Amino acid sequence: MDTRTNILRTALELYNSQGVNTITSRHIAAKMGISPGNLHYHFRQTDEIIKTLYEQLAAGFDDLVSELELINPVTLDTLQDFSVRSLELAYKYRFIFLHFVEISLRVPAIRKDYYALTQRREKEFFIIFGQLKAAGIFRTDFPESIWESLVTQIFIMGDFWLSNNELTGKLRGSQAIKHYSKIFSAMFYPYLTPSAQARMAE
Amino acid sequence: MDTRTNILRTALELYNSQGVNTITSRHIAAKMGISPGNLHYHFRQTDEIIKTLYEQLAAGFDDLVSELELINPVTLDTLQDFSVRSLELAYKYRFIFLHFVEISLRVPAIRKDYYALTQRREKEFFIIFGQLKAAGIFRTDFPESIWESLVTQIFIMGDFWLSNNELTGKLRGSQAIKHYSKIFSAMFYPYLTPSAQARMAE
DNA sequence: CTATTTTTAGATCAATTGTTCTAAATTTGA
DNA sequence: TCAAATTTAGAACAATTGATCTAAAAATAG
Repeated sequence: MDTRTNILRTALELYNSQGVNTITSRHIAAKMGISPGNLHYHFRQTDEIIKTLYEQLAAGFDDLVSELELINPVTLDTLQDFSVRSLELAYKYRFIFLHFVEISLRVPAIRKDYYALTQRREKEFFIIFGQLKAAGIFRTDFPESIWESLVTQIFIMGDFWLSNNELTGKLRGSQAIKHYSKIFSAMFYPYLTPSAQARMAE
Repeated sequence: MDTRTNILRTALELYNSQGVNTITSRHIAAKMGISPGNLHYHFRQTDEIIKTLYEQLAAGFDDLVSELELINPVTLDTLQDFSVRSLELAYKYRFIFLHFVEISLRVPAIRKDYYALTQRREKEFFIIFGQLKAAGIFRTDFPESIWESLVTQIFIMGDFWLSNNELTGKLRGSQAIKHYSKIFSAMFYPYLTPSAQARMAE
């Protein structure tokens, strides 16, 4: 009965299935069976809907990272689990990733927020890399620059696996998550020590 | 003096700098100082402009790949060279990559064409991987599934490094190409044999 | 030179957009 | 209960869009 929540739910559904540029506030209102005037009573500007959905996504990620930071020591299994949860969350809000550049142009607040977030995440990744090296899971014989590049790779892969899926396979739901979580695992494989590689092959 | 060519040139410039959704046929005509009617005489539908620019990009890539296939044997240097040329070409037509999902929704012909292209490229990559393994440059002790995942990684990185740059660094021109070609090199580093790694470190 | 074709400018059209406005309906709270 | 606040519907507005149409101008060809 909460109209505001309903607007967000319906908008998410429509944006995910039809894209952020083809869906207007009138479409959302029509799908809900409410008037455009009513929708704009709750969200003066349509972009506020997008911004709110982005904030939900960002909050979800923060929760995942907080959880991860509580676990000590980090193992390959916890990393794998974190990976799958991240993919699931991203899939739920997939329209944001499918139209990331568009949205960041349209809602500058999102661009700013995302930039700050990547800065934070970068540091967190290096801490985790350090833990995994100390645990004998990650190799210690690669130059530092290789690990720096890996962080960028992780960001690009994390932000755009959904776009790749949209352009090629178009796998849905759990199928997509399964497929791309394998690719994420494979991505780390060459960085593992031989013993960790052997354990992963089981 | 060739109006058609001029439209394509101006459209590319505007799409690259302002995005594909904010620029309309009227903007392009205004920037050129011609009438909207004239523009639509040359391109009945605005999407034909986008499609033509995509075809120019695809043709450019085909040329690069053809060149690469003539070189035998493939070394790390030729691969590095191919990588830089690919990045340069992508940068020239960057609006396509920055709005890839949008465009593929808007111009279905592009989606189809891209899908066929990835299928072809996938095979070509496996051939090159084989050559590099035979030459003692790539490792031969990784499971086959790791190489399959690497191909997907290459596609995602190749298609979306520009989006990552847009969202974070916003490096321009040769600076962006330099930065991301390093990341591409680093991406292959863990897949190299120790001797190839040593040679690369120089 | 002149007739024909190509190119161009500019008006125009119908559709859609985000947003605002007004007034009615509904809910809330004392 | 009943006044005030909240929520809603639906009309309305100005701006913009892709595309079409008409007629003039320019280029081309015989």
